Amino acid sequence: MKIYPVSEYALLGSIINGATYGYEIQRFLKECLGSIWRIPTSQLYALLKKMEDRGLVRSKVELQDDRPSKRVFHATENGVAAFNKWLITPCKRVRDIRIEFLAKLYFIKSSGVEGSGLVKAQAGMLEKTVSGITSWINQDISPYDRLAAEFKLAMAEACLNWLLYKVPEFLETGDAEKS
Amino acid sequence: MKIYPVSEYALLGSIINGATYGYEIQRFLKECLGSIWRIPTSQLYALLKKMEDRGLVRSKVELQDDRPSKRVFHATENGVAAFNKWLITPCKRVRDIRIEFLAKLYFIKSSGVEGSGLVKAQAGMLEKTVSGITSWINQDISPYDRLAAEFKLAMAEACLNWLLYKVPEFLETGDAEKS
DNA sequence: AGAATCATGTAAGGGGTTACATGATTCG
DNA sequence: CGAATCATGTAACCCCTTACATGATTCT
Repeated sequence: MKIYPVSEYALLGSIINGATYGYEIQRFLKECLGSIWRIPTSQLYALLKKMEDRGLVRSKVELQDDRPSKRVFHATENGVAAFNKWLITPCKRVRDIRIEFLAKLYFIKSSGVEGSGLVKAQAGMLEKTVSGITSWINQDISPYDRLAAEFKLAMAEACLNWLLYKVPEFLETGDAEKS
Repeated sequence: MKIYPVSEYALLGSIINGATYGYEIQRFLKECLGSIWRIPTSQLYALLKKMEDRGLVRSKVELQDDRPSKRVFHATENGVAAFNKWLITPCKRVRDIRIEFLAKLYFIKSSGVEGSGLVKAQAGMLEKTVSGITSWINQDISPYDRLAAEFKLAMAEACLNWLLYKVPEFLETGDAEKS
């Protein structure tokens, strides 16, 4: 299955979670994922259009008496399938944890899906990264390559630590809403 | 002074360090910064052109008897000034450490410039980040915002730790060449 | 009456990736 | 003779950012 940019999954997730049109999706994302990711209005509408071209969502314009008319979206079967697959797939690169993995966690929590599979898979990826870098460091490399490798190692280990200690704690708490 | 993309500083640094034309610059970057950053050929030539438009470098074509002619670059005064300023300026965001800060370190080491100023400044930035996140965490925020903040905190702390323990060690060693 | 909210977009540009294109020389 | 190296690019596309554009309604 094709891989889309993270932003599209975030929009898709918002729509699946009940946001129906541009303005509402944006409000939803700001409230829920605002601390990790912001989408400008211009990009929002451009992405929604692209997602419709890709068959992830469909839309129709809905007239309103008292307010501007709005374009209402719903996810297609393809869209739902792509989203669900994305949701349980770990990120490939350490640097994708910051936004993409955190976004997955949000949607996992809010939809009540079991998250331990994703956490385990993501931990596996990070452990593989750690051991790869470790064996690289043990070779005869330049001081600069070593410094760079030590940086990557430090990041991967810190991620792993957070993943194993903070994430399960989060997944076990009652809800994901603002207190 | 205007801020340019990291890639341009890397090319500028290569030119200042003695690489004179596209192909040579690419080879230099691959050998030296290959472990943190790769530039495709197409982007290389596009960037060199853009840098010439911006007045950071100037070039002329040099004919060769036995080989294809090459376009030889040299940094302008503006270019050198921009590079030197960049070199001692810490990165603004934690995520820029991975490539941009490591690139600065390479050039600092290879040119024999004192690096402790940059390290101190970068540590200051990271400490500010850490204390900002810490005070944010201590407020009444949602579990999700807390999880995200804890992630950022873990990254910033790991960076800081690497910066204070591994980087000075690197700067003190003899050279930056492959062993 | 003016500010915020509701609701939608377009246009231009920046930086990067992928794929394509060319042609000589040197090495095995 | 074919592969690697030397040397230069173009074209198309992707995602994102910044700026601009419009117009009604509701709240203070």
